[in-house]
Amino acid sequence: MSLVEKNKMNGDLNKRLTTGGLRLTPQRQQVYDVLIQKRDHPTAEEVFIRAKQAMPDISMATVYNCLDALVQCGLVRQVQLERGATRFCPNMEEHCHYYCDECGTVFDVALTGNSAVVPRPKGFKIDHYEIAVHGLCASCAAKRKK
Amino acid sequence: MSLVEKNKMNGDLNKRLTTGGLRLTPQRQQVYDVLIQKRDHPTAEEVFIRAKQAMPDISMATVYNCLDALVQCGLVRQVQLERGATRFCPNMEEHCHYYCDECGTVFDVALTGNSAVVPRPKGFKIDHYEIAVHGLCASCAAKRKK
DNA sequence: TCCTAATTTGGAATTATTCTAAGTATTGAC
DNA sequence: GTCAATACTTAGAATAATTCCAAATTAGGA
Repeated sequence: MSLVEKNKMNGDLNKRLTTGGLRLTPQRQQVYDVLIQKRDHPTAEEVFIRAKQAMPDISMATVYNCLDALVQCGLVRQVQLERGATRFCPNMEEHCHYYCDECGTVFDVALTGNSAVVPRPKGFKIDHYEIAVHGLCASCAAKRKK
Repeated sequence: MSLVEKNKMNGDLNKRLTTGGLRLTPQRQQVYDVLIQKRDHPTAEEVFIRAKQAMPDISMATVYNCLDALVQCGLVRQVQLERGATRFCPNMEEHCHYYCDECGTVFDVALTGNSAVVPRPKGFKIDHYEIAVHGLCASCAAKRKK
């Protein structure tokens, strides 16, 4: 990412956070950077490990706090694909998650115009929705056939 | 449920399980009954508590084993809506889950013909998908307005 | 009936997440 | 810039959810 882009991103980050009474701290920036740099839907644990490389004193509690803050202000989404650890995804476009039940890989697929319209039950105020598609990724499906 | 229906259900249960080398045991039947009797998307813990009423000696490990067996043979689906406990749902029709972020209520809405078509990325072999809609239920949304 | 494999059990172990209390940093008012 | 108020970070303890384990039991097929 260019410096210009990065500065713009930080401005956005700051604006988003402060609107909700939250603050932009070096740790939150770092956690967000980690998510942006490698969009492989890491768990909190993985974010922690990656963030420590640049910021060795960051703690697990802070990673959770940062992730929660980012989720709260709409910069990151929380993704629950299996029993166990929650994953985090900085892609805020409408998309669904494809999860390989064999190897655990996750990837995003954008939702285009006519796909995936969820019903709008009366009275329910929709905030957002998550679509998780389970199955076998191309590579694991190929292996199975052998 | 009538006795006839129940017997039919058990036959189905048995067939489904045995096809995958699994067995129909009293515990699995009990766990399945619990799910059918109150379809409020209970957690494993809640299933455990309810199952104990009819079968006091059932253990938590068995509840997990039963739930996993039922999920594996396609009679129950696992639902991940938030951080924390997994929920279980015996409704195998295509539907999505509406989750109230305020009070935690969950309800199903059937997917009708034109709604929710997920993309089919090349090579990925889809097994099933889960749609979780987050927001405020009618009652909580109304309270908020006040 | 006998054998084999699947299942159940209680408890220990592990993993994921939350809580707590004390110190530190940031913000806005003056 | 100083000060008070509030938000944030930290390490570690505590809790919650799930998995693992080894021994005893049960179910299904020959």
